[in-house]
Amino acid sequence: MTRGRPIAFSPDAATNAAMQVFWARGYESASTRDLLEAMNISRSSLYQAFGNKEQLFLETLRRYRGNLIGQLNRRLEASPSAMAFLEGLFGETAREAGSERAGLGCLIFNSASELGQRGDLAASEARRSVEAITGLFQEAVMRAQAEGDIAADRDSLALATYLTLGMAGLRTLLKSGADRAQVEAAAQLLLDTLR
Amino acid sequence: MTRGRPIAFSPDAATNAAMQVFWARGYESASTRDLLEAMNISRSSLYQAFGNKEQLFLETLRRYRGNLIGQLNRRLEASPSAMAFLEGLFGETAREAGSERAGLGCLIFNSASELGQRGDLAASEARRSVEAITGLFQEAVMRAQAEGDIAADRDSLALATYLTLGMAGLRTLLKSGADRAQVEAAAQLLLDTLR
DNA sequence: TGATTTATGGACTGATCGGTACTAAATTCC
DNA sequence: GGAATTTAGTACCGATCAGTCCATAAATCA
Repeated sequence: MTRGRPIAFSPDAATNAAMQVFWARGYESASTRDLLEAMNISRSSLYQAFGNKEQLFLETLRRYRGNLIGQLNRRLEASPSAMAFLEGLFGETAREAGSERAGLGCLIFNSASELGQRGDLAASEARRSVEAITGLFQEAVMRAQAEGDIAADRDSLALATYLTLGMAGLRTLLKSGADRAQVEAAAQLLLDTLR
Repeated sequence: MTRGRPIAFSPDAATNAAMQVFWARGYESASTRDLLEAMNISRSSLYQAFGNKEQLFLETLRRYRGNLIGQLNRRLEASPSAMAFLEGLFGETAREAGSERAGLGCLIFNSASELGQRGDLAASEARRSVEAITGLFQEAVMRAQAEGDIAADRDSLALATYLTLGMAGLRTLLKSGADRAQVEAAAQLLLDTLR
């Protein structure tokens, strides 16, 4: 049996709460006070359980990545076609234009933009997360090629990088409050390239 | 004649120095000490000449936008064709991959990403700057249509929004340290859509 | 029950934040 | 040469930053 006073909070729920804070405010602007309040734990518990702010951030970013990639993978598998999956994903994202959700962006692209040029762990974790998105897109592209929706002789990695670029750009447009109709039209143009 | 002690620094040069700081570090992470050191002026001079940190940022962002749009306009005018201008612009940007310059990104897209969802002046100035980029792209698209490189019946604003999305995504890819060959291939795919 | 172990609450730390206040310096006008 | 005016230097302000420390609480084990 484990000895000592038992932990009084769910590390899982606390990590999720921290994720929301980093997502909405960014890494540097998220203060430890913001985090403590959202996680509803004491300062000593945070440092005891997570080490420090950077490690907590790494934990939340890895979880976000795991959640996102897992969810997208399931959705891809459940889709009638990989092309339908991509159309659904980009279409839905574009339709967020003007909503409160649009302002949040994606934690991965937010982090890549904020931390990209730093040489630390957080930066490389952001990089890996972007690569994970490209990896998922490549799977989708290859399946779309197998299904005959994309020509088999096209470079799947180049197309996947193009889709990552597209999603990152889409997220930036949404953050800058772009008009919904224009964003939807631009997303449509993005997907037309695949055909 | 103006009375009193004359200013001992060039507001122009100081603004440029501040721009570099905001560009490299972002708005929130750029401390007034960073700014003072780069601008090589005293604290009182900063507040006397620029008001406060936010106003200084607005000044630098407006200048960056003016410089960028002006330079791109001149380059567009000097280009043999609008399509060649776009190809040159996206090609050159993609070729930055891996360089130190790539980590900096673009002050406008950096600001849109960092400040997008805030409701203040800085956020709306970032928004206007993104719109200015779209405006420039629309001019290029319309000229390319007049020159027969883009079908005249296509929606120039939608294409321009698509190009803004593309440049924003390209900048994010560069920041995340993406492989140069892949970035170049993705940029090529972006431009293929126009034809 | 009492020794041991772990978690919690929160006071505290030194550093840094953006911004202000006040004095000294440098100029023009009379 | 003052008087007036503007800039420059810097000490200082309260607030906040990430992180530490320590007394206390809550559990297990003997």
